Amino acid sequence: MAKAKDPRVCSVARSLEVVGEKWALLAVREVFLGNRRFEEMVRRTGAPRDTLAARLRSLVEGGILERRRYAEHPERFEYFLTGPGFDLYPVITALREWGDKYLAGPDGPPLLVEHRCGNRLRSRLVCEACGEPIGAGSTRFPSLSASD
Amino acid sequence: MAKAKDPRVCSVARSLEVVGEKWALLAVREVFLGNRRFEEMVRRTGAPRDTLAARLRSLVEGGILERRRYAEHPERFEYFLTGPGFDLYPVITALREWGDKYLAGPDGPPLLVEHRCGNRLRSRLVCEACGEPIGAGSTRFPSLSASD
DNA sequence: TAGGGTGCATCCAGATTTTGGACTTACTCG
DNA sequence: CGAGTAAGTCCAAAATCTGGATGCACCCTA
Repeated sequence: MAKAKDPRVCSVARSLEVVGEKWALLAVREVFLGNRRFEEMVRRTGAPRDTLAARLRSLVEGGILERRRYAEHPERFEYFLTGPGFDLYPVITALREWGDKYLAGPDGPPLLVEHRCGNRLRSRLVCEACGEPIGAGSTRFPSLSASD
Repeated sequence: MAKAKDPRVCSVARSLEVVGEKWALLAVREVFLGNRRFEEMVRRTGAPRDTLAARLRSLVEGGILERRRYAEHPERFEYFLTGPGFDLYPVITALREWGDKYLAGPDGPPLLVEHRCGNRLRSRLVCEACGEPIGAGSTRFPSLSASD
């Protein structure tokens, strides 16, 4: 069965439709770091202005960012994280940690992150129910048949 | 200072250079789900063949996947996760959970994931050092100056 | 041994995106 | 007055993505 094209219905795929593009996620990163303005984002992400403008539009449309006017006349805008945008924190953190681990140069991770507790941040994914760590081996997909 | 273009040196950006593309991450997802062959990945991701072929090449080159021959003569290959590839699990999980939360249709999350403990998987990010949850508000960037 | 199916890959041409630089507009500052 | 800033937009060239067709080397079955 399942002969022809049959793309998986999947939350990963859906998420990637909204934030699965380099400049989109880097824009979100900037907002997390406190840079809310277009010019600053261009500078710190390195994105082409057109591309960044398009991404910001679609992030606003997708409900990840909110665009607020902070000046009239020359109309000027800032971007803020919405609730859903805020919840992208684990995605960004996971990507940062992966990069810290596998792509750091000899100088080590380029951006130091410190947890409230005072230690350098290293994160772990745990199950909300039982508190045990989650890894690729500790999860099952009960709805998947063998051919999936 | 920091007048002109000055893209941030950043692990998030570096990670996105390697896996920051929809089809790349969906290919990795398929391998996590146990689908290791090209044809199957085309089918389940919906990616164009050429694009998927290019992504697989770059994932192999980037050390995320390993390409192993499983048949000679008609040479046939399978893709396996390397160590670094395996460590992308938190990235995929974070994306899936975000999608489950914000993009699920009326039927709820399309793919059920169950933790070893028997509960439906909901993950939480905690600090390895102190065990407390990590959120956008609980981390600091000691190396960042005000203008960053 | 012909016919049909599978699996990986490549070629192509057209459509879409991305890119960087120049430009616009309306201020503010010195 | 001239320079600078901010948030874009405009543009044309370059790069990339896309889907369909094609090739190839098997395997299986009748």
